[in-house]
Amino acid sequence: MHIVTWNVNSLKARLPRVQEWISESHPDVLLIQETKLAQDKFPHAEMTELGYESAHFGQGQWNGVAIISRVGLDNVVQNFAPGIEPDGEARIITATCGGIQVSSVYVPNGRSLDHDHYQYKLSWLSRLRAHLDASCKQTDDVVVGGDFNIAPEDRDVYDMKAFADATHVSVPERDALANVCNFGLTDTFRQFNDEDKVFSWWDYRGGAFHKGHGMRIDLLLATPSVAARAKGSVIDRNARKERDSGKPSDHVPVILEVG
DNA sequence: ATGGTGGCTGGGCCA
Repeated sequence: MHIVTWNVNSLKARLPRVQEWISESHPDVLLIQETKLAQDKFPHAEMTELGYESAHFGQGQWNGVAIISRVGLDNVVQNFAPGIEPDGEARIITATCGGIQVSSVYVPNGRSLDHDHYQYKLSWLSRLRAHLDASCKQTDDVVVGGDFNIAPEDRDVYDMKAFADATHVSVPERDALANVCNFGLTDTFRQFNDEDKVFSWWDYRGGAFHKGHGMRIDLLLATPSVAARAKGSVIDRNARKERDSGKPSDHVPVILEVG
């Protein structure tokens, strides 16, 4: 089973490329972030045509997360689990697909260390941990995938000097991510890949992709039972290249194969 | 190089 996370940066603008990628790669479960679609604007019919069920948590033209699956899609929960302070934005959706509880998450960017949005980011990650505590056990089959807007280690950014006093690498947010992982989740990409400077996002500006100026901020975290079944994890950097089917997202799909 | 590009829009804001 292939579980994939992909921040598509507007499913409206990206639909032809997403359809093409699905047709070529046939993921079993695709966790989508930044649909930028209102709740009722998700292209369910187009996903059905490709052989997928779909669930969307949308919010006007910003944020928006979705799950599409060809191995079942049940127990859909929008926002954090009941009992957790609900988020005001559409940034997390959870479902059961192929026996695994999967969440598609779009962690707030943070903007800058002194911005209110940074405190929102830390609070959001604290509630993500509470969501896990409330909705599953460490011994369950669970995958949390998405755009975390955090590079877990220094080797996950192109140049630490470029990130002095910046978000995505700061100690408090890395600690907040570690607190989520302390539920019992591991960064599955690192089970299989030890090399430095492998990225899942590159800025649109300044030719960042061609300069290799990126970050690895899109993660697939899994509980031990899923991690034990994992066969590999790859990042499809080809999806960042120009194609006839439209402009690329600034993020690329991250893929986890589970046996 | 305090710029640059892309997506929301319909003038800037956000990433």
